[in-house]
Amino acid sequence: MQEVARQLGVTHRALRFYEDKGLIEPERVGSMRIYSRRDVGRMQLILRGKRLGFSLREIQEFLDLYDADPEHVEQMIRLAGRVRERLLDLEKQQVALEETIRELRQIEHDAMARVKTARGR
DNA sequence: TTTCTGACA
DNA sequence: TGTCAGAA
Repeated sequence: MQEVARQLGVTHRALRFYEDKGLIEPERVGSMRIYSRRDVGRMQLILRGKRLGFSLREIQEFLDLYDADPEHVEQMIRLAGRVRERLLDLEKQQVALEETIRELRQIEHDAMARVKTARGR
């Protein structure tokens, strides 16, 4: 099992966490977990979703649809919607970041100006 | 609150 | 392995 975790670049604890959340459901042999190719595939989708900033909850909805809708039509519609929301969110953050950067630059500028004044230059 | 991690049995 | 406490 540490093999699957290492291969995916996550800890076994994270795999357990995703299982608890219902994102993956590895087969059990006794108390041991068997991760199928399907589980590994789902994990890769989960990791990708995480990289793109989606919550596990959103990722779970997406995975559920993947199972429920063989044509993936509804899934793609929902996905496109989520992606749009995510983009809007990131764009807002971008604006906020730019504002923060401008403010910090101004503070730096003012601070240096005072130093020069204090030194009598 | 969400997403984990560490530790203990 | 399961579970609880806690970090970020």
